[in-house]
Amino acid sequence: MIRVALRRLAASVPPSAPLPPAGDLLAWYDRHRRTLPWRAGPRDPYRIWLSEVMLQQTTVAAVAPRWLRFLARFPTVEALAAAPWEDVTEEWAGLGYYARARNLHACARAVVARGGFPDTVEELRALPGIGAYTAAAVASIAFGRPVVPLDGNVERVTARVMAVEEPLPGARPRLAALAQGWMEQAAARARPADFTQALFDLGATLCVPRNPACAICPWQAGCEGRRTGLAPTLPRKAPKAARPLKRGVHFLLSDAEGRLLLRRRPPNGLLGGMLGIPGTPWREEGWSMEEAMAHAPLATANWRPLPGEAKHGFTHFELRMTLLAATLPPGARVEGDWLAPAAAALALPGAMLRLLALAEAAGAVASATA
DNA sequence: AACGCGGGGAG
DNA sequence: CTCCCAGCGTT
Repeated sequence: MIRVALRRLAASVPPSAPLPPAGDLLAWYDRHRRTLPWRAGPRDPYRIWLSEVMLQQTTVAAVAPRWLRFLARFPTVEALAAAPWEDVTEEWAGLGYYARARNLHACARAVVARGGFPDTVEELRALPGIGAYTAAAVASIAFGRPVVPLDGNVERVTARVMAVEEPLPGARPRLAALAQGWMEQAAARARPADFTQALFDLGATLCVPRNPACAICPWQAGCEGRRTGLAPTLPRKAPKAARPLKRGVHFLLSDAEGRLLLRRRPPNGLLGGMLGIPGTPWREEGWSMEEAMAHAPLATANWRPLPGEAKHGFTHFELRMTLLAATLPPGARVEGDWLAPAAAALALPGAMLRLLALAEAAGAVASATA
């Protein structure tokens, strides 16, 4: 019990440098705040919530026109809840992260069912598509609750102002606690919605990721990052794990008309459901020829290795593939889709196109791009 | 704690 | 090219 209390105390120990005054940022905000569509008009939780969901990992420039269009089509949460799912997908198309649209629709229906938006962080957090960030953002901006949402902007501003050198994502709880400290100041408590948006605007216009405009920042005097010269290098991020190198062997089978054998990949996982050139699985250990041949679409054919390797980078590993080519023996039948090289070039994902390019370079297939 | 999930813009 | 964007849900 005491141990837990002490740990809590340690976590809330004030930083060595004091937080700069929230009032200074608010004064700057009053002069320099961005004019954004969702800041005009009534402070309607529906409009705020919609903007926050659209803005998840999406830039203001991309969201603004889409927010206006969405609102024109679904003016209220009731209208959105009553709309068929097809209409929502149509309106969301092109915005990316389509799970957001699904959760948006479900959330609208939940909100209507309960008779309106809840006004506390905890209840907002329980709704579909609303996480810690969005719950705090809606609570503060739409309902004036004194809570600071921790987004990329607030992380960056706080890490710099307080010179937090601990890397993300580990530093997140510390940054959240520090940023919330501003909201405890009287000036911020008097204007929670404005203070939250002031942090966003500072991060988006001056305290930007590269080349921050410290010289004109309202908090420059109290900024530890500026004083120490660390500001432009913060926040730090945990180094990404080195991408392992994986290898695979693929088999390019051509028929008499020069068409290529492709096969549909399993529906889930990497390149799920896409067409592919048959081959071995991709693994870190290399493949012996005998081992690889067990994955050939046809065991008895004039398989010959093509010179060179095809390389492709995925998020989590680097891939190098070698290619064997053969022609379909007369009378043989093989399961799969036969496509002309030009058609294959349009249907294949990038990794497979590298193989196709390798085959073209070796003269093993007709040019697919000519 | 680590991933997958889209698409676009800046440097 | 890489990084970043008013992150969330799943494993």
